[in-house]
Parts: sequence; C-alpha cells; structure tokens
Amino acid sequence: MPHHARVTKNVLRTARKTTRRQDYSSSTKRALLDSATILFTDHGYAGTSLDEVVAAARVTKGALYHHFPSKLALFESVFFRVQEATTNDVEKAINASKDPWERAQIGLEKFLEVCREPQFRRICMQEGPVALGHERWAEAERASSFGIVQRTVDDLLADLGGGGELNESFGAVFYGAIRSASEYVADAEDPEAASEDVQSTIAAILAGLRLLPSID
Amino acid sequence: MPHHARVTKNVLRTARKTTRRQDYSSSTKRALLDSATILFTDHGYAGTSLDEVVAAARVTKGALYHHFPSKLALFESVFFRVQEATTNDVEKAINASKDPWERAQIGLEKFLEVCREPQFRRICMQEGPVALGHERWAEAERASSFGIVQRTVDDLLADLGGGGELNESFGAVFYGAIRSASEYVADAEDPEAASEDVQSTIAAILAGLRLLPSID
DNA sequence: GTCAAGGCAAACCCTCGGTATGTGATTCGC
DNA sequence: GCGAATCACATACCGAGGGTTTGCCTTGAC
Repeated sequence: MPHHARVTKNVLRTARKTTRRQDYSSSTKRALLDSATILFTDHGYAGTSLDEVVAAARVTKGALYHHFPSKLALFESVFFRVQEATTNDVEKAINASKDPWERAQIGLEKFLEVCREPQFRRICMQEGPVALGHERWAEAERASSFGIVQRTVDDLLADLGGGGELNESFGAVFYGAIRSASEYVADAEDPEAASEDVQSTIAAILAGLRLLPSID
Repeated sequence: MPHHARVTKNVLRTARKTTRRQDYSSSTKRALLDSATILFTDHGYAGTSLDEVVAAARVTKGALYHHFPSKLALFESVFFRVQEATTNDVEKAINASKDPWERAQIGLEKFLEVCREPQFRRICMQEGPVALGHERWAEAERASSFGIVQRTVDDLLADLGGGGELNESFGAVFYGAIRSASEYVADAEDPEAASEDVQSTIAAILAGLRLLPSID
C-alpha cells in the first residue's frame, strides 16, 4: 500500500469516526427502537410480538437478538429513551424561572402537555410499571418525573418555612395528583379546557397552603 | 314414585336449593378464583400461567375453560371480586359519619389501610389497567374507588360553597393523590408513621382550602 | 490475499393460551 | 327404577410467539 493511501485513509477515518459497519449497525438498532416504540405505544408490551417489530424494522429476529438480549431489554431501551426525552423537555421548561411557585406552575403546564403524547403515556405511565415490574419502574421514576416533582415540592415547602418532615409525603401526594390530573386532561373531550381546570385546581391548593400559619 | 317420596324430595330440594352437581361446580369455580387470586397477586397477570392456576386448584384446563371463556375473563372475575370486597369495606367505614370532612378523613385512613393488602394493590391498582386495558379499567374504577373519592370531594366542595365547575378536576387530583399516597405508605419502612404523615398532609391541604375565600 | 470478527438471516425449540373431543358421574323423563 | 340426556371435567392436541443455535457473508486488519 503506497504511503499517501494510508494517510488519506487515516484522515478520512478520523473525520468520520465510524466505520461503515458501525453505521449499518447503529442504523439497524435505531430502526428497531423506532419500530418498537410505535408498536409498544399502539398495542402495549404484551400485545406486541417481536415478529411485528422486526418486520416493521425490515430485519429478522437474528438482528434483534444481536442488539438486545430479550424482549424486556428492548422495552427497557425504548422506555428509557422516551422517558429521558420527555423529562428533559420538562426540566428545560422549568429552568426558565427561578421562583419556586412559578417553576411549579410551568412544570405542571408542561407535564400536562407531554402526557398528551401517546408515547409517554402508554410506555412510561401505563406499560412501564407492569413490564419492568413495580420496583424497577419506581426506581426509574425517582430519577426522572418523580424526582422533578419532589424537588419542586421541596422548594415550595422550604419557601413556606416548613420543617421538612412532611416533604416526602407531600411529594408523593403531588406526584400522584399530577399523574392523575394528566390522565384526566388527556382523556378529556376538551383537553385545553381540562388543562386550565387542573391548573386552577392545583393553584387553589397551593394558594390554600400559603394561607396556613405552618405546615408541620 | 310414592307420594311421600316426591314430597320429601321437594322439601329437601327447597331447603338446599342446589343439586349436588351444582355444589361441586361452584366449589371448583371458587377454587379456581382463589388460586388465581393468589397467583395473580404474586406473579402478575402475564407472569401467571393457566397450568399453574389449574394445578393449584387441583383441576385441569378443561375445568377452567368450562367456567371461564379465557384467561382474561378469569382475571376479570378475580379483579371484580377483589375490587368489590375492598370498596365495600371503605364505603361501610365512610358511612359511619355524616360530616363530609370527617367522612373524608375516615375514607382516607381506610383506603390507606386496604391498599396495604397485596391483593388489592397488585390486582386492582397495578395489573388491572394493563390487563383489562386502560378504558375498561377506568370504567370499573369510576364505579368503585374513583366514584367514592369523587362523591366525597363533591361534598367537600359543596360545603365550601363552590360553584361546582372544578369538581371533576378536584376529583381527579384527589384520586391520584390518594392512590399515590397509598403506594407511598405501602412501600414505606414504617407504614404506620407514613400513614400518619399522609393524613397530616391531606389534612393540611384541606385546611388550606377552607381558608380560601372562594374555590371557583 | 487471507484471516478474524461482527452483523445478521434462517431454521429450530419450548412454553403457554386456546380448542376439540372424549368420558364418567349426575339428573331428568317416564 | 331405568334409560337418555346433560353436565362437569379430563385428555390430547394446535398454533403463536419468545428465545436459541447455527452459519453465512460482508467488512476491516495485516
């Protein structure tokens, strides 16, 4: 091999950083994840067969099991991908403000919005707990949605001068309230109106808490 | 057949009201439901095979499919049986009082209690939505747990003199809050303490609402 | 050019939900 | 009382689908 050829090759490889095979591979993996996301969203975890997934991705089960050790592992990858994308959205929106009460309001509004996206609702909220098991799902939630809610609630309570004893309890209560409210909005005939109602409701509850002499 | 024999037979049948075959039949059906309840509670819907169910009930699949048209139908029967028993418990406890605020407190306490029973938690709260489908599950919930919460909330808001526009929204919010709080209590290391914290939390929220000049 | 490895296809196995058919015990008609 | 009908259930079987094994064929290294 002449010297200039080696140099050119190295330059090109450094520029592209990936080989043709790696491109193919990651492309296949992404196709599998995309197909699986759609199918899991439409038919749920148990209602989706791997044959459907590989057909939609135009590969075979051999490819699937080359990239994922099991159906459950495939679902996990889909789950975390959707969860991360959604959580980032909410977190970014929240950081637009510094006032804890405003942050809470923005976060709520944004969360009601993302819960109307079928992917997040079905995969992360509905199928997640059963497919991953309640334990693993709860752990994943603590690191994302629930974590955001808890931190927001902590800030609110700190602003109210509470001693912090009931922080976890308030976190659990508000997390559930927001989840349920999101489903209410997503299922409503007029989601816009329902969303405003929910925001008024939460706002009323928060306003009431601010009137209390003390929380603890 | 002599006359006295016919009379005796009729008397007996009237007294017992069932034939021997019907006794056997309902007995095996109950055995299937009992076994299925335990297995669904321990391993979930998808994680339980019908072979396990019929083995635990000491029958075969022939018997199962004689009583239930499908695995899903078996689960439905189990689901509704558990749900009805639990809901009746809560409803009965609530009716011990007439004051809406006291009823709410009693209902909450009782609900936190029943949610610590694995059967209700796993079958009605966790597996139900996925196995029955979100639609059917929501419908069943409206007729039981959610219905109780909504009626209780309606009474509270009426007592506050609200116009009723936000009743549904408040119902959804409190329903979710209570559900989530129940899981928090059930998973807590010290459920008794967690239960008290949750009751303090909800009490604080309700106290705050009573301080508001108006809800709507 | 050759060789190793990675990416994937194809064929197979096994569990499990569901079905079709058989059978023995009850119950009913007379 | 006795045969016929029926009911409650057992047994054998089928197909779908998750998972495994094997091997080919492209790609990249030397």
